[in-house]
Amino acid sequence: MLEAEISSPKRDHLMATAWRLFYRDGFRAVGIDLILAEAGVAKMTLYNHFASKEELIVALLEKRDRELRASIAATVEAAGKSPTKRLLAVFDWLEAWFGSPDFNGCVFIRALSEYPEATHAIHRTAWNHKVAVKEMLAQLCQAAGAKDPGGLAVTLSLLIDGAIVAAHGTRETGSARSARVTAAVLLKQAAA
Amino acid sequence: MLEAEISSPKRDHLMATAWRLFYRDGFRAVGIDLILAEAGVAKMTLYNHFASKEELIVALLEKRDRELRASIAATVEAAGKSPTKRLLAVFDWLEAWFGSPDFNGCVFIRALSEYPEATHAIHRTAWNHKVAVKEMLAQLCQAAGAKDPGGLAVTLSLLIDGAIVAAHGTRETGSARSARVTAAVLLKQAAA
DNA sequence: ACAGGAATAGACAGACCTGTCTATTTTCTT
DNA sequence: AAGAAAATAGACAGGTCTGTCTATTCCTGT
Repeated sequence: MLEAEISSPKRDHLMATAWRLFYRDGFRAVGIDLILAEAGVAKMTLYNHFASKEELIVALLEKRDRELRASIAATVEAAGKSPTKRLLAVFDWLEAWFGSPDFNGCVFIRALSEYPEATHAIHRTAWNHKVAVKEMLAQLCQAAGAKDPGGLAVTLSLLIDGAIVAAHGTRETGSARSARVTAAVLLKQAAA
Repeated sequence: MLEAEISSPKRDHLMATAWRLFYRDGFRAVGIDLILAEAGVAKMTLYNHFASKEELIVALLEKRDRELRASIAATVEAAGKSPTKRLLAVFDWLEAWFGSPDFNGCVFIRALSEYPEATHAIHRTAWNHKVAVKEMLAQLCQAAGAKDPGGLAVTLSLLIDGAIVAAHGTRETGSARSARVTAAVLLKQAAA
């Protein structure tokens, strides 16, 4: 079989269960056996779809990256045509996320934390997501007429990641609003 | 023995070794046995000083909290009398930290990540540090004449934590400078 | 010198970890 | 309906994990 990325019901179910447990408790805290028991799937099924636990984690991060960026993009689209509103919609999206009942921090920041080594595949995959989001922001900044869209996107990324950490620490959504207010100020200034 | 917090050479050495390994590889990734082997200390010595691995980690975080805040405070004092310079000195401190050879992210963010549950002692201890730093910032903001020092301190905290995450992802110091520039802008605006 | 506390080595328990293997059964495709 | 592919249960290897226990030795203060 040449599988690898081919979607299958078992594979999807396994990934959904693994995602839930990893996100709730952490990557190292959750063992393969628990995932298999919760998913009701045999061990060899997992190892036929993924070479290792590490590969499973990388696949989950890549999937989550796609979903998260699609979700942000949809929110931006729903915000209408005003470039300013579109950019600030990202922070509304953030606030809604923080308020969702099973919010438990950012899985990518947590992956960077659990696999702190720069060269580790999981670490690099997690950081790739942050770079991709920053590039989305840069496009929105450019559309909003920022003089230095790349630089502004970096700063907005700092606000966003800081807000995520704060929301994970406090379990409150306030940090998203703080970040939003600051983003609005910076955007106005950057466009002037 | 009523030990608990009493400093002793063995205890200090154990903590230093544990700190180095935990910070390098992560809390769950490093076992007690490795710490003991590297420290050249018997297992019962550890368990005479700490009730559990978890207590050891909490003690390490509390120690690191004290040291880090003292280090920031020293940098602020060395920055002179200008309230603006004192506040911005925090970001210079950040840049120097990111550039140090064994920088490996923020141990508190990493602790929040590895122990994501809100009620966990390690999670709470880690967040306590972030609150304490925010309060330091609030004092500096107040001294700098900010109208809403608490609110500004929250925003600066977001920038700082975002910058730490970015530095961990990139291994570069640029995020500290980005944060510093933004902090200066916000401070000027908040004092007006 | 000697008593008492501190540290030692090392075994031990009991559980958990990832990954492999086999032999069997189920499921899908044609 | 038959052959191929996928999934199954369960054992297995070889580690690792935290924490406990014991019996011995070291060190320090008086």
